[in-house]
Amino acid sequence: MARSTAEGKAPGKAAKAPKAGKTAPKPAATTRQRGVTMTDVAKHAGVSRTTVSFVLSNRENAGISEETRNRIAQAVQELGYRPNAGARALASQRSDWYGIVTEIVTAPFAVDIIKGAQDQAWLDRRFLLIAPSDQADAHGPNQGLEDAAIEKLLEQRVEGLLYAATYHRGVHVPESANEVPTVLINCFDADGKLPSIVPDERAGGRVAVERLLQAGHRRIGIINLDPDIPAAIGRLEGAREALAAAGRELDPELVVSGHATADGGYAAACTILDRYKEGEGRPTALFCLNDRMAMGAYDAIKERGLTIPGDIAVIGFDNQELIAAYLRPKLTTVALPFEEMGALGVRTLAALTAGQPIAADQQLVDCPLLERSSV
Amino acid sequence: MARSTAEGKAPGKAAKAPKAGKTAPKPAATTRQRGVTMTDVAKHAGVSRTTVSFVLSNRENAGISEETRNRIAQAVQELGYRPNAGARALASQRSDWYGIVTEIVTAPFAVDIIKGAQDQAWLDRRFLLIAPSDQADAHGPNQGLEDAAIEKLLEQRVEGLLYAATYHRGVHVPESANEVPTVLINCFDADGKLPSIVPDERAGGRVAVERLLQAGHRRIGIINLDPDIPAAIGRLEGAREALAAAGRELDPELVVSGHATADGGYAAACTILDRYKEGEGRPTALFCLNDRMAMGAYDAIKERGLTIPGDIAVIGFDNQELIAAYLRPKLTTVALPFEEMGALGVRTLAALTAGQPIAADQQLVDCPLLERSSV
DNA sequence: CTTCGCAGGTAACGCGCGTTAGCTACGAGG
DNA sequence: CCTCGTAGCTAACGCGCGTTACCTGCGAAG
Repeated sequence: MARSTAEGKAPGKAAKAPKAGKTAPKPAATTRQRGVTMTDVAKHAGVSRTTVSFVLSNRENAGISEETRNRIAQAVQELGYRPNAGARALASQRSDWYGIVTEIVTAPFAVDIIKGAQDQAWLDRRFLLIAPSDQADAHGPNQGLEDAAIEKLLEQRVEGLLYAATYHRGVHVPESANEVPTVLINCFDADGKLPSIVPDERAGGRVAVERLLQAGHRRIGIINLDPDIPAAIGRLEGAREALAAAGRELDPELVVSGHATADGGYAAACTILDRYKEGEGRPTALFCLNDRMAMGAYDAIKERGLTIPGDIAVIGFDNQELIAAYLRPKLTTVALPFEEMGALGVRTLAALTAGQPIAADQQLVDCPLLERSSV
Repeated sequence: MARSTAEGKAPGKAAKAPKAGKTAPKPAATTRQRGVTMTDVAKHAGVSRTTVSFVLSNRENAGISEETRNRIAQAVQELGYRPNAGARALASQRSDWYGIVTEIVTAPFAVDIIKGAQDQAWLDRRFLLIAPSDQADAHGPNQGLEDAAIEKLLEQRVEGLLYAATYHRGVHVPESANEVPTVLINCFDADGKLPSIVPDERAGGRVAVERLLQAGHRRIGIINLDPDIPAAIGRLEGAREALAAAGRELDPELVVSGHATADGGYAAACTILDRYKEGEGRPTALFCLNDRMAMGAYDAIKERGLTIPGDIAVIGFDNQELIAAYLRPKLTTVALPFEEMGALGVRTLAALTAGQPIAADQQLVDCPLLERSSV
């Protein structure tokens, strides 16, 4: 290194002419000006920038006269000042931003999670940055998308991370998510200790079957999903509980698994309906573990000249509005509480970032029964 | 509040001894350290911060030796350095962020617009900030939400704004949107000159009816939406054109408007089907102007013991996957190009912010026919 | 020998803001 | 007289980074 320190130039603080008179009116105030800074506001109001900062951030302890506050407010108005979120974040070392990384952007099934989170964040005066992840198993063309998404969010210095899945399952969250508080929504940490928020499938299954029992049905067919996924396990267990509470058992013969589609539901319903004759063991109600399968079941029932709910009652799960509310008759179903989970996710994150304890490592959210016309 | 969150430990800058020699291996490099700055990287690599900046932003003209580049890359790696997006935006006066304000968050019908925009933004290495707006006519409880949303986005210093609607219509965009380039998606500016991107409803209607004609149908019933909305006007006009091209006219008797729901479609289909006897003027095909109505029409047709497409062919519009792909038989329909519109919106915005001219003030996006099994 | 160009850097300023020391009256207490 | 608040401000630093001006060899041209 040559030359002992710079020293040479550095006229330094020279600039910034003293600007004594606060009376200078500076009439050149064009409205709706871009790049209006806090300093402009200060000048316009005839105070220092610090004072403006104090007023804008509602600092209570350091008293500013009411009159000064008003002058500043007016200057803000007249100049159309708008704070620079980036600069604020930089200076204050906090961002008021959360990030949510989710495959829901690419597979918009559980889109209400985003809505719920978004709304809650908005209420908390925080901003939700949404980053897309790739589909489920991450072997698609967008291999690294998920890591990149998290990376991007961290570059924005989000204070917390939400990770949401389209359907209830175990997931592996990339390591980098550990750098900030992270909450899982509609999924759970397959190998770690991240707090998660999932639907209470079991209670949902219970309430569905209870409803059917209450309507007088004694033989209840169950159209099951892939038996290994959390949704199927929980819902079936709930069904079993409801039956047990009524002193009955779940008849394995009445449980048919199928592909989680309308076609799968159609096939499964056909199987069950054709296995018995009316009155001779044929179920009078069908609990379909998701609405798409219920949609198929509708067809199978109608095809056989049976009516809903007259001959066969049907109850679904998921409350996919587009299906449940438009099927004829409208489908009674158990709702997946997407919005509520999203909102709770944000609230949990808020607690975490504030260093407060959270209720539990895994929070269950209730799945309410939505009565329509199929029972 | 104390900051003792999960990662509460975070020994912070503690380490980071001056480290003059570039040979120092610095074994204390804890991975996953927060608050690593560019200066840290520079020290670690034994260069100045400026050099690091040059390397990281790929400055070509100012030559940095390959070896230096590598040392820096390695330092970045070892320290887990992550640029601070906010600081970068502040210094460079550009943000690489777009904002999208949309009611889609609250009414997720056209959610693919977001997906398309998100994907395109990602490709362009830009970040899409999503802000919720209130429902359509803005007389809900969230009155000021929309303005607040735009305000928030501008505080983030987004370089451009996207404004997306759930269904094709005219909208009034708040004034503040004029401060940055703005593009409308799936809607158009009712009173101004903002560029917009909308589906080509007319071509969509044309292709649907052409398909039916090509399949040999001569009497085509049309189940119309509210006749005053852009979608209805365009699609109907397209149908008329297709008929005209085949030397036919649109028979007003065969056009029935109804509520845009499954029930509405059911009622309208009943009206049409019951008005004529088979072979005596009863249409052999139904063009439903949206998929929900097609869903209802299916019921009406099946109820009458008719088959699809054997007795009556059905074609829908919108391609609501949840309906179209799960109806039995699967519904042939015209797709609303949501993703494509979202992507084009981002591309248009990129052009605008770059000062380039855009193709046209109103860009039409094609609505492709999706062949399934109902024709 | 001086001069110039060029490769390979570095010091320092400022982006807009939060925040911490002050600094100036001005009145009360000793 | 001096000290000590307290109300009501202001100067100045630094957040992490992009960027401009400048500096230092060093070999080639003049």
